[in-house]
Amino acid sequence: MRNVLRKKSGVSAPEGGGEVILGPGVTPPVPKSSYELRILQSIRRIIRAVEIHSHKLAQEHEITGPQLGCLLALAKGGPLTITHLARMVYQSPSTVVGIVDRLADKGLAVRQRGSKDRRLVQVCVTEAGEALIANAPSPLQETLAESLKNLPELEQVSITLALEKVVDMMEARKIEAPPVL
Amino acid sequence: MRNVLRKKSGVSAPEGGGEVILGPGVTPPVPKSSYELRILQSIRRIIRAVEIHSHKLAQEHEITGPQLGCLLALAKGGPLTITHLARMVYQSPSTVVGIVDRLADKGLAVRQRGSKDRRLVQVCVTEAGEALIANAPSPLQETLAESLKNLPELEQVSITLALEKVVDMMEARKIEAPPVL
DNA sequence: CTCAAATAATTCGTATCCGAACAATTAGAA
DNA sequence: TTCTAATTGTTCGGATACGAATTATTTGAG
Repeated sequence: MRNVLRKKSGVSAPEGGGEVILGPGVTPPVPKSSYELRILQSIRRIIRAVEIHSHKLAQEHEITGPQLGCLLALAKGGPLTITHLARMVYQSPSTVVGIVDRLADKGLAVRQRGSKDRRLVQVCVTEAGEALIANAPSPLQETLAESLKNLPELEQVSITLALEKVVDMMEARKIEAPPVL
Repeated sequence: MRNVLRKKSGVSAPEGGGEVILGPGVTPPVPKSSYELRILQSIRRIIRAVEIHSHKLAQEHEITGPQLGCLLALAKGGPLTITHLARMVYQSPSTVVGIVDRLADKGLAVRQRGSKDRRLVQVCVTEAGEALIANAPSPLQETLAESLKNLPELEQVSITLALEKVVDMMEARKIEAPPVL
């Protein structure tokens, strides 16, 4: 049930409308640097687009985006350990475990304990997995891939570099300032 | 237990190599446009950075990224319905319901049934919520915000436009080709 | 007026995601 | 050799995140 509403109902609707008129005291937004805001918003929209695409993939191809990503990494990089695979797809090992589970359930990949070091687990693609890859869609929106190709190369470069710059800034460790001298 | 390994062990590694030889019908690797690959990778890394940042937020400020995002949208846009809020933060209504649940559990926001149209639910920020916002961190990496500010404006513009271009390409509807007869 | 269609929020099922904690195994120091 | 430390994979808990189905409510056609 979740007892929607009902408690804390002490706050009654002040006035009737569905339309909300902003009150006076609302802080003037101060759009940060404006660029920051637009970048934040773009990132959120990109994340959403990726997830929606993944859901469509799941419906049409029996595989999700992250699963396809791992499968492709395995196909390209040969048998990989969980940790190594996680590093390839930029995800936490604990996340990859679940993805490999589902890949294995579907018979697209298999696990093999290392014979030398029994802690290691080698994951590799099965024939079914390679068959799926053969006529699988792009892990990214087709529309993005197409639109990108139709752009002048100069702009492709520009976009690529801009994204990588954002990555650098986001992943930058905030360790500095030890001596401060 | 999850019976790790052990079943389906019939598929033994065919040969030692990590290199995978593609079959005949398989499209030659063609590293896509290379740019596409780099963009895909950057996007994945950005998503991961956002998630890691959200976890840190949760530890240090008792609020996650998506929750903070919704709270800020509510503070800026006044009381909003679930659907409207979802549209503001670019998320599905079903997702926003859960986020508002947690926001309400923490006393940072409240729900109010519309008095006119009882289907509507107005969500608004409590005083505690506004207090949190007052000295809350950025929903995005501090390091990104700082690094961005230290960039020449020309580059800020370039990055902003590049990201928005990517969004456009990803969100582009693939509707055309209706008759095809 | 009456009932079907439309709308809003919610629930449900599934899949990501992460860090922390844990078990198994190996390597290295005493 | 023995026991501790490190490494690897896994599990666990919590939070997103989506679409599909459900419920409550309103609107509109007949």
